Amino acid sequence: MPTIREVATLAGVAPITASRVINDSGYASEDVRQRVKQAAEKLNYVPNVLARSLKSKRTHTLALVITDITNPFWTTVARGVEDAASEKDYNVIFCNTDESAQKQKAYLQTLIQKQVDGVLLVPASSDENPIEFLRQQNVQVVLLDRSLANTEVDVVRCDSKGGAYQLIKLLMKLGHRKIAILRGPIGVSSAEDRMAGYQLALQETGLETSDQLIFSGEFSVESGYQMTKKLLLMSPRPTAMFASNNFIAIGALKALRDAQVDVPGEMSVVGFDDLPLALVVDPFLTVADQPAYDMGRLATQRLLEHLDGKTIQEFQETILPVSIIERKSTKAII
Amino acid sequence: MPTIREVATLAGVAPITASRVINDSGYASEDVRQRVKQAAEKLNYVPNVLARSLKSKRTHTLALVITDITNPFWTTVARGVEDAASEKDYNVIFCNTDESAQKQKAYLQTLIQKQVDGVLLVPASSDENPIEFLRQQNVQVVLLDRSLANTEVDVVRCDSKGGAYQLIKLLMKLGHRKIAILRGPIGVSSAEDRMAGYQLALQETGLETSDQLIFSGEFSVESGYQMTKKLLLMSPRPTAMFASNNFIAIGALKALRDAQVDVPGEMSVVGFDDLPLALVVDPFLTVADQPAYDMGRLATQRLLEHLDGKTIQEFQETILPVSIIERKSTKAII
DNA sequence: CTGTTAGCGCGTTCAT
DNA sequence: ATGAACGCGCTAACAG
Repeated sequence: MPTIREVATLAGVAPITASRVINDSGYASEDVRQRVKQAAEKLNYVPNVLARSLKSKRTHTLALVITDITNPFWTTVARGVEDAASEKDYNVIFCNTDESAQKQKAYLQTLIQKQVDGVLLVPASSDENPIEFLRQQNVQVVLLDRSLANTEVDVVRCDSKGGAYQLIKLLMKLGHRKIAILRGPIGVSSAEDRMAGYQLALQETGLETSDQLIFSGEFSVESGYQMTKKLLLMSPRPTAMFASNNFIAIGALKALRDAQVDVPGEMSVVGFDDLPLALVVDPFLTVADQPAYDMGRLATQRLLEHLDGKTIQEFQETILPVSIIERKSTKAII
Repeated sequence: MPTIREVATLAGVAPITASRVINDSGYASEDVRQRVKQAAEKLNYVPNVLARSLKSKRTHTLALVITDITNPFWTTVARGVEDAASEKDYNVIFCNTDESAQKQKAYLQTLIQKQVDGVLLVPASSDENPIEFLRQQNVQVVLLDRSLANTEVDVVRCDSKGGAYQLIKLLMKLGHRKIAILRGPIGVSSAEDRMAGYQLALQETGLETSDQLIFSGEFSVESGYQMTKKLLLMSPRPTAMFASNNFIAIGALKALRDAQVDVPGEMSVVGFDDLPLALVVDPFLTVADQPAYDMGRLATQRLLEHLDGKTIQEFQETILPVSIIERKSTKAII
């Protein structure tokens, strides 16, 4: 791997001159320009940006710290992030925390050491505050999907409360009165917001929000399955249920199928997060669909603005609207 | 962001001594050890690995260059890669080429500049040879999923030919004789291999392999949809079809549903690549399932072996077996 | 227009 | 057991 010094020697100039030609900075005679370019070509010269970064303090690398790339929601977000980053010549390191605060801490530590310019973070549920940690090291952060209590920081997320509210309203309009919720982890803002939307809709109608109708679990298929099994033991059963993320919804539908409960005949089901159309032959579930791709893009653009010092407002919470898509998993009560 | 020099000053020692304590290399008295550690703690010192990399020529960063993270097959591969990398304290930059040779070239260029230690590459269909380009710059490569003609390089891929062969054999055992293939892009080895498996199975049975039964397209939902629409114009129609990747299969099933062709009643369908169980409530399609996660893991481990100089054999092609999962999209001919 | 000097932060080499 | 000097590859700042 040749260095700029070797290129310079071959071209018969000083290293800095070669640098100027290669980076198109500063003056250089046409003659020198040609010689340097030829030398670089001949040696297959590739600049070592590490050395440059050491001076410039910029690596043009971002990090995306999510819970699990395997969830199509995050996959889509990731694609939005990578596209937006790549347009501005940034690369993205991706990390899966699996909701573990320890993993998150370890990743952030490494990322700081690697001098990433900024981090897009889906904070793992925990009491620790990762923001201060990053700020101390001058690493910019934008939160994705979830906000963090008592923390001033940019957030790009969707309207979880509003989405949940609308879904429950829709169920009520269909005549449902006994509506269960399969909620996500305690302490995760998106899960809390969906819960709040659920409660608001019920309260507005003067319905009691029984604790029996609230099931707590993880954002996972297995958890959705287990919660639904418990729910099905109730008597009388709820006539409708709200799965507060895509994996929970899939677990729920599996449990319902296994128990031979007809959807929507015996149970109406609504979910949060749509599955990408590319993955489903015949979309069935009524959902609140989040603009995952745009979320990734916007958050990245916001982060890059910070890096360019273009930010006008210090901290900003961007809340993206959610679309209710009514399909075949909901039915009016007779 | 404090440097090691500041830590040293605060501890009242020379930078190199602080370095020794922090990296646990070389001697240091217990007294000095304590003082340095306290100073580092107090200043929230985080080593700048860029500077270290500049000397060591190792960044502990890999790159994953795939076509599209949005395809659950690649998502799963990516997760395998990240897990394996993370275990050995490597980070992963991910890149989407969308099968574009240009994007691929641009990414590789940047990755080389960033001095990544190695690249996991799904070569975009093209005549260019990216391997030599990387080798010139001393960047290790392992190919994923696809091999490259006339190129000596490590490859970790699945048994596409064998999988296709088995799927077609299965269809023939069910009595099908007129079997169409929706093949992937020309020049992509996995697509070619599946095509070869298809042809082998037909030839073995002495069936003619009519060109009319071969449809060429991209690995996309839209392409699968279009090919199927064409296929359905045939008269008499094939009784079975083979979709050579997951997206093509989904497009095909959508087209069949839109044309109200019952599967498997009027058409048996087999596909390559399963959808993760977490994404499907009621698995329906008969497929050849590739161990995507393991593929990612293995390829990464192989790459890391190269980096550690532990590699015994120079070049190695690892071919992972595929599992045929028979479900409800296939039916015997009466 | 071109070159010299110096330093980014760290760790290897050699000395003390 | 500790430190000084030097260089990794590149590019500002300052000559000339």
